[in-house]
Amino acid sequence: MRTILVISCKFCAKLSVMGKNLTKRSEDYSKWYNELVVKADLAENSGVRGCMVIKPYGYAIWEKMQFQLDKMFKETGHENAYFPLFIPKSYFSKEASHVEGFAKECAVVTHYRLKNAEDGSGIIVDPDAKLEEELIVRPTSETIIWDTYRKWIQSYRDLPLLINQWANVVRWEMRTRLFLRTSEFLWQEGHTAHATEREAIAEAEQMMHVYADFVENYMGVPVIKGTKTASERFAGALETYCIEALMQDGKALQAGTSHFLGQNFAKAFDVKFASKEGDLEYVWATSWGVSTRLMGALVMTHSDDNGLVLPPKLAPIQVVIVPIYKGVTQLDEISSKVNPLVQELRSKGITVKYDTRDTYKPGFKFNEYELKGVPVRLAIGQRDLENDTFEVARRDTLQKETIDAIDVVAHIEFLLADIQGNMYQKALKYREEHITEVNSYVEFQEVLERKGGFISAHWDGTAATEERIKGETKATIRCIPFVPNTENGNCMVTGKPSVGRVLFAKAY
RNA sequence: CGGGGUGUAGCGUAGCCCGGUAUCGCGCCUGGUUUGGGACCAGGAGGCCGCAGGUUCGAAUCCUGCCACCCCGACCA
Repeated sequence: MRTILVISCKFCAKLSVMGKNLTKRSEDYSKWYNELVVKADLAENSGVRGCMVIKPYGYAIWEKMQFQLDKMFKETGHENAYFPLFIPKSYFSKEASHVEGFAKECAVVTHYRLKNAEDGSGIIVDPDAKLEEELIVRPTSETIIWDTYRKWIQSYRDLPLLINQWANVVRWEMRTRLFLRTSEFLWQEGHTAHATEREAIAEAEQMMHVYADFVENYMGVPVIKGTKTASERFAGALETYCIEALMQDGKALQAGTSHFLGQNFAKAFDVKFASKEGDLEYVWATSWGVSTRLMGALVMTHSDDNGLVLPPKLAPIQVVIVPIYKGVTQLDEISSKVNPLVQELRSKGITVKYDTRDTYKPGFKFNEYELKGVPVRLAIGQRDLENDTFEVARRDTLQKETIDAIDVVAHIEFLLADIQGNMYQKALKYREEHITEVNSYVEFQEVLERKGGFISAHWDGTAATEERIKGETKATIRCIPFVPNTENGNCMVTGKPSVGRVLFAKAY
């Protein structure tokens, strides 16, 4: 937490130079985070109950994420489809534990028409246009998808059915925060049907690994793979696999989940298939999803005093070139050198912006692109023209150096790869330093209070103990690590035997 | 839904206790000088002070109701 206070104070002081007197907000990391999201031009509050406007720069990052994830889904045999936004209430209530998990947070459509009020007071909902059956705005699509799958699946030859959908969903959460928990959010949800339990479990596990691969290698955010405890499981799942990331303020963030749903939904929606042996059996199901919450993870993992830091693989602008000049003649001179470079970089698939705006000074641009997290920045002025050089700055370390023009393309390629790797290593180091093993409840509470991060401890496996710890400390079991940990021990709270350590943390 | 807070120009705010139609900074516009780390000078535009009602000669200010947003809880990807 200490680190964050330094970051936020300095960041806000910087903003106050621009007349944004935000210093009083420096006590609160989450507020700083919200300001950063707004300042870096990613998103802003829309004023519509917990919904956000994702701005072009932020959306460009999301598109890059989508593109890569979609590619990975297809490489693992999945296809995209689209299902309705509205789900009839009756569908929704077929799976008991599912409805219990979501009922409290649903937006419900009850009418289909508006009209002018007779007293002239404006537009009102037409009471005559009441729907016979209410429609639920999907909080997730299991129900409508399984209702559809029933019609699609008859034989073992129709299996496995491996489908993904890119969509928006609505969850009427009490409290919202940009990217992390908005009322409406964008996500993908995969829904698969399998002939056997084993195959479904393998699918759920595979998708957890796909997510981890993406988050670590593209976002540069290290994650811990594991399973959820029964109380943290998805409503209706038999097993929830998760990837957990650690933010710079010591709080954990669930970055993606993959669920083994057993035959719960198949039974609720009567999805049966004829097996090779001629028996009529229920299919086995999985679902898995990641959302725009990943954008929050990106911001909160890598940002520093100067703003956003984006991994090259997801940065909408990978290289920005800032000319330093006086007058049109000098700009032309610079452009004649920069334009071929831009072409060459683009031909290598690198996204370049050559910022020739003469309405802002170079210093302003430097700060602007740092705030936006552009990985590599080139500057070129008279001095460089004379020496045939470029000034190259990297966003992750803020280092600057002067490079001979002839080496600049190779150097940029090196930097993009190096920054990607360095960001991951830096986040990994922080994460490793913030996994603390404890052996007593007193120690647990002390570490949680003073240091934060993940705490590895023995737990007796009961929901009662889990609940007690949550009630007393606000920490929850983030995951039971996937890497086998069979060290025997005793629960730090009850002293009962434990077969392995689990990871606790305060979470978003 | 419980507790707390805030709504004043595009953004951030002063004024409110103690009523007299609004302060400052940033941003924006014009002109000039500038341009290697958020430029400077001069001039200018922009406000139903969240909404509705009440008290008053007069309301940003006092009273009532409503709405929105933020923070903390409960809930959650």
